[in-house]
Amino acid sequence: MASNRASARPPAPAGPDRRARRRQETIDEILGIAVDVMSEDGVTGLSLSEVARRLGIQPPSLYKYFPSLMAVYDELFRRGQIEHLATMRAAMVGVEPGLPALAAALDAAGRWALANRPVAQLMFWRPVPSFEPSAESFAPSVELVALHREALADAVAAGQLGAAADSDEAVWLISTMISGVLTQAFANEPGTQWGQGRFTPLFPRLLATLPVLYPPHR
Amino acid sequence: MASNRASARPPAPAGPDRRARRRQETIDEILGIAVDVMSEDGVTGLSLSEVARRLGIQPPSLYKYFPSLMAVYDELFRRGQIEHLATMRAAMVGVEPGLPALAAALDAAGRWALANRPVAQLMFWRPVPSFEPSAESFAPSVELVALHREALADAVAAGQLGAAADSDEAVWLISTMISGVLTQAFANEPGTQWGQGRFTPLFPRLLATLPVLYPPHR
DNA sequence: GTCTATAGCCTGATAGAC
DNA sequence: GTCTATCAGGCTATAGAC
Repeated sequence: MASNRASARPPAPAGPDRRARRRQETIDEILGIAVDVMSEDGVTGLSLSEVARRLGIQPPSLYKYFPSLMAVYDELFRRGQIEHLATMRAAMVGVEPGLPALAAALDAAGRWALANRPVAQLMFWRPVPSFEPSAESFAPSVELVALHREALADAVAAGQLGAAADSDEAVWLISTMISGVLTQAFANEPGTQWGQGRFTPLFPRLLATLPVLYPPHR
Repeated sequence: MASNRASARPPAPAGPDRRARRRQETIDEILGIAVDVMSEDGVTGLSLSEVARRLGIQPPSLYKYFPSLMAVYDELFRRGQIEHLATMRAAMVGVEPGLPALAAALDAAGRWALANRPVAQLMFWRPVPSFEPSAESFAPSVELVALHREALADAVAAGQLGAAADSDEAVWLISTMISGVLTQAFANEPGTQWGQGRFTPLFPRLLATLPVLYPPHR
């Protein structure tokens, strides 16, 4: 290992790294507070002034981190998409491909949505008409569809579902099921956990109708 | 028929009636504009100032008709509930009781929701955290549940569904199905008609799984 | 029932000093 | 990267004249 002078201590200035890390922490803090505000005042109730107030800084300072309110929404949307997708993927690891993996992924998605209500609403309910996610932030949703399609194809290959289930239509159907459950839970039972309340326990039963909607050959 | 002087012309002042009718027209006009504003700016984007602007009056004048913004929300909610319920009832008239009547009612409910998007969102999605409907405005929703229960009981009696379908749980399941379809349509395909787009055609197929979820004895 | 005037908030965003 | 000061609005709601 070649080493120059003072190889024992970290690379010379070390300032930029620290500064960048501190900046990232502040950004994370802003987004965390933004989620809190949305939880209390609704997704459309987010205001930069309120975030600044809770962070103990003046509103103009926020503009060093985000160029606008919509940029905050967009970053929340972007991170939400990534996290949501990663959560589903992680839930499928080691689970039998096909319907079991699909069920595990959707179960995880439901838990994630309940645990991240305002972000999920921002992502899938679109309550802010003036907010349009950027192409980059929207990108993971394409992968989400692909994930569903793969699981459905596996289920067809395994003889769990009929060939018609390997389709975009089946993806729409599944997303309709989960959004129905979540909509009802959000509107009528805010604060419930997945598996609790009147609505979330209905999801597995809805999902169990898939082999009826797409009957395998035998 | 006893008649006093001048019995040929309508009852003496006749002013109060006209005035009351004119007042009702103004109220209806205000509510109509409120719906327009919500359609464009979201349910939470409703503002009395904007309504006044479109009506061509000054904002303070609105307070002669509604004591507050929340009172406008509440009246929209109240009328929405009544109209929604009446629409479903009307759709059931002359239809075979049981599943066919239920399907007709839900079909009408879906059409109504798409044609009255912002009001439906106000009623069933609860996007305004600071708005709580008054007990009176909320009342029709009790009748709505009763309507569902009756249709389900008829379906059980007719042997179309198993006994377990005569339950609140089945009502929750049905409402979950329709809210899923509407949520997806509102978020992803604003402006589509019932029966069009990717999501609303899925509803009949979801509903058709009811006999699988609640299988009749034979 | 309409208006003007106004109180008393709130907001997003920018300029420019330090 | 923080601040103060400020712009340029927005809003709900009330008081009080006509």
